[in-house]
Amino acid sequence: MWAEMGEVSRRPRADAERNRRRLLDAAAELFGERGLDVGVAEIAQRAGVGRGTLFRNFPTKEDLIAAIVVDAMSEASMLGRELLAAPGAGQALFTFLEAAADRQQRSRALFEAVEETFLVNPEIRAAHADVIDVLGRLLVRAQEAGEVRADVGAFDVLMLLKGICETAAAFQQMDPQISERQLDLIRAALSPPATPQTLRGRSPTLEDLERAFAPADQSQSADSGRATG
Amino acid sequence: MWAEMGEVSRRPRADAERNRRRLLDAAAELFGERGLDVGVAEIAQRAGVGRGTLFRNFPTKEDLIAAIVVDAMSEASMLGRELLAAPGAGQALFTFLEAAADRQQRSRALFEAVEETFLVNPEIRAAHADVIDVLGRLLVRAQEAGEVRADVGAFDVLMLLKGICETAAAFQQMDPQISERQLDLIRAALSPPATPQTLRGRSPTLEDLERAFAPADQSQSADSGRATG
DNA sequence: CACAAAACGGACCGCACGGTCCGTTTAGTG
DNA sequence: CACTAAACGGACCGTGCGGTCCGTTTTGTG
Repeated sequence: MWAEMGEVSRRPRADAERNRRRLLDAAAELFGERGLDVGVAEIAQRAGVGRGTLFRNFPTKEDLIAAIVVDAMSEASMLGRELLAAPGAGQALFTFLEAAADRQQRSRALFEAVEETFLVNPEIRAAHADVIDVLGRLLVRAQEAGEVRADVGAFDVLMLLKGICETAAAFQQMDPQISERQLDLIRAALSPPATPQTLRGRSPTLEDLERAFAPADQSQSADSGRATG
Repeated sequence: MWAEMGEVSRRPRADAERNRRRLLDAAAELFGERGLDVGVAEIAQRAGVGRGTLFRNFPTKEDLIAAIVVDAMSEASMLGRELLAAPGAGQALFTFLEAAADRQQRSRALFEAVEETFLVNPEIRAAHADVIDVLGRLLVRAQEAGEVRADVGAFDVLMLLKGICETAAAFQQMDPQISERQLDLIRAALSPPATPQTLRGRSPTLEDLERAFAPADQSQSADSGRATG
């Protein structure tokens, strides 16, 4: 795996690999605890390395963020795909959401990162689109089973979830049940309404998001047709 | 009103008053658009004054924030109190929430401010407690009318609302209906459940919040007994 | 064991931001 | 209209952050 074509890039030294791991762990921890604007100094310190080492592994703070965020999002996508095969369409969806809320410290950082670097970083964009895609499938499946109201989209769910992740972060330390409670509220919101009742407007799509974040032009989008339910 | 005891503090000059207004307006606008970390330079520029003028009116950036936040919160409390007298307990509650969501640009800044300066600034704390109080009353009234499920508290609602305000901010520019849609979802979440169904845990109270934000000690709390319904 | 390549880490740089200071302008009064 | 107290605003300062550089230490190989 270390063989690039032409030049041979040797396997990194043992200490290098170890330090890289430590940095990723420390950063994930701190970003989860206090958001994306913890300083690189503190990250390096918690990892037990110097600042220089941090910047050799990740040329930019944003690169470090991206590494963590993409990793966490991939994890989420994989869990989602597993749940797609599990029985109980509605339960699968809520298990997915519960997992996200559990990792709420991490999740908050994800939301932050998406907001800040979404358009800039193609890796994050792709990973994000993947999560949306899987969430959309889980949602559709639950809707077809009649366990979730038919008029919500993936972004609706994501927004509710974001509310949990951001708010619960402040309370989590004192009441670990808080996100479960909020999750129950989401469940209630998504349940098919007893009395007919509709939502105004429509659920945003990935394209909507890109358009909203685009400053002026930005005609081509790498992967089109990945809309939300 | 300009007469302080002892020394006579004269009414401020006309231009001073005008500039103060302009600063407040500009800051409210910018904080709403891009959050609390817009620079003072930009605020002064949009207000059409120099940075020095800003700092004479508000010795600290936090003072400026507090002035805006307290103002907006008082407005909300007043609206809430009016609605408490209006017919239609459930509708009154949702009208209140809709108003908050409408001012979503402003509201987002409020949530941010509470998170950052809650413990530090007594004025913000008081105004915040007032909002919680009014929201709690609106909620109880709606619950007694059977229009809202009995097991939610003011903070539950606030958290859902926060989700709207923060997320919608990104989309608002492209789809102004987005917060209405989310509001409908909140409505669904708060509706009395068709099939019996309970929420895990309990709704946090103001005291919980203070405890959560307190670093270590912090025994006395200025106004006790202002719990949430 | 020796030695070169690679990784280490802290000193250093530039920038941006909150906050201060003071020479200049302006509002208001007799 | 003159004169003073107040308000004005931009030049200036200190701090903290992301990012760079380079002398020192470590790894692992012949």
